[in-house]
Amino acid sequence: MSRGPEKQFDPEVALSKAMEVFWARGYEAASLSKLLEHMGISKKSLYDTFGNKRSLFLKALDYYAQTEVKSMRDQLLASGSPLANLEQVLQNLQQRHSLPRSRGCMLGTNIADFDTDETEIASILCHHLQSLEDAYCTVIDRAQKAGEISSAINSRNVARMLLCTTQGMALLGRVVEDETLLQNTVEATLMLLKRV
Amino acid sequence: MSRGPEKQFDPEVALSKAMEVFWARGYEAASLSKLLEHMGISKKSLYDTFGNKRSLFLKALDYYAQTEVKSMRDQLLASGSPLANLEQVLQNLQQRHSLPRSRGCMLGTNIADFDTDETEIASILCHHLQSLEDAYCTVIDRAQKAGEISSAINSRNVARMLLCTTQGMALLGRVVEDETLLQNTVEATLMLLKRV
DNA sequence: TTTAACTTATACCAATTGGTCTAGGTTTAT
DNA sequence: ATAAACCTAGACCAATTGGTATAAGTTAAA
Repeated sequence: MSRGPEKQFDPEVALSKAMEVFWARGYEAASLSKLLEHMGISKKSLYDTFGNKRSLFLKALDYYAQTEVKSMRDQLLASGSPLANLEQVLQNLQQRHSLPRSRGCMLGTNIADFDTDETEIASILCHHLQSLEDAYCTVIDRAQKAGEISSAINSRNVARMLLCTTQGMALLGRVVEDETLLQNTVEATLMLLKRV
Repeated sequence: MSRGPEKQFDPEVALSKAMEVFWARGYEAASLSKLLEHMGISKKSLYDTFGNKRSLFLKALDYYAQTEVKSMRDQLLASGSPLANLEQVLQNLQQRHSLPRSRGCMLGTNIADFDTDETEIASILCHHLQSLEDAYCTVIDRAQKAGEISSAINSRNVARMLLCTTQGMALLGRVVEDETLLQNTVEATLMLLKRV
């Protein structure tokens, strides 16, 4: 029942801009001035719309989960060959994190940024990581049922390994210039999964 | 040819204390006040002895490489069974990073903390990562020559995968409470390496 | 004992941090 | 036209940042 005009900026666009800043450098280094500059709104609008910096971060993290993380899950769980889906996701990750100014993964970057006793943040980050792990586990289960991967391996264990490996890839992609590092990592992972 | 007394604090001890602070939270979050408190020296002594914050960080990073990274390399390249050495290192990593307030790896934490255009820092971090990668590669080569690991796998590729996986383990250990995550990751890695 | 190098403690600096508030302008439904 | 809701711009706040400087005390060799 609003009598005044609609918001003159799109909150979702502003949130996605905020996400990019938090994504690139983590919570602490994302200063208000950098956030405001990149979001293109005034300080008053930011506080009126998103509360304070922390709640803006939590909303941005949720937005990341609903877009980037969801996209990965969807690719993994798409119809078609499970192994092909996994391969595509890993190749995709490798390409993105090899780009010149790759930001890595917003989850991983902020795991490093927050103090280890920030339990509220930690549990949210873990929740999103868990959903990724589950997707990896499902795709491996499916690949095993489809006969694409040996049933001798433990799907949950490998899913957890994939979670660690991909987080490491995202992290190292931030500094490594030689793109063969991530390429070879994906080669080794797929080779080990596929043989015999 | 000093005429006055020796330094009244041990610079190496102070440096190791500084390393711990940078290790735990990364460069930016390691404020001067936290550094001073933990190092137990005065601000004047810090600037006289170590220059500014950045050069203190570089010295602390070097100290980390000469102690922690070197220790890992030594374990990997020790005499005896190469595969057993690799297993020991991975188990060791898993245990340390599963501890309640695990700080992760100082290299990884600061990869996330610095801006991606900090090329000087990036090249130093990459150099240390490279030395780890080389150690992994050597131990796998040796394991293959000893018949402990199939010669069908590409040692350089697997070394790079191990680098990513272990960095991911160190990172996730900061937030994950369930220690089976890292345990299972090591299980999966060793299982994939050893079979056939 | 003198002296030089060390030490801590403290005051100080400009700049930046996250956050609040006010003033004034714009938009749009009533 | 009024009024309500929105907007930007900017002043303002206390606290903290990295960094410098000064004063006074300590240590130990000359």
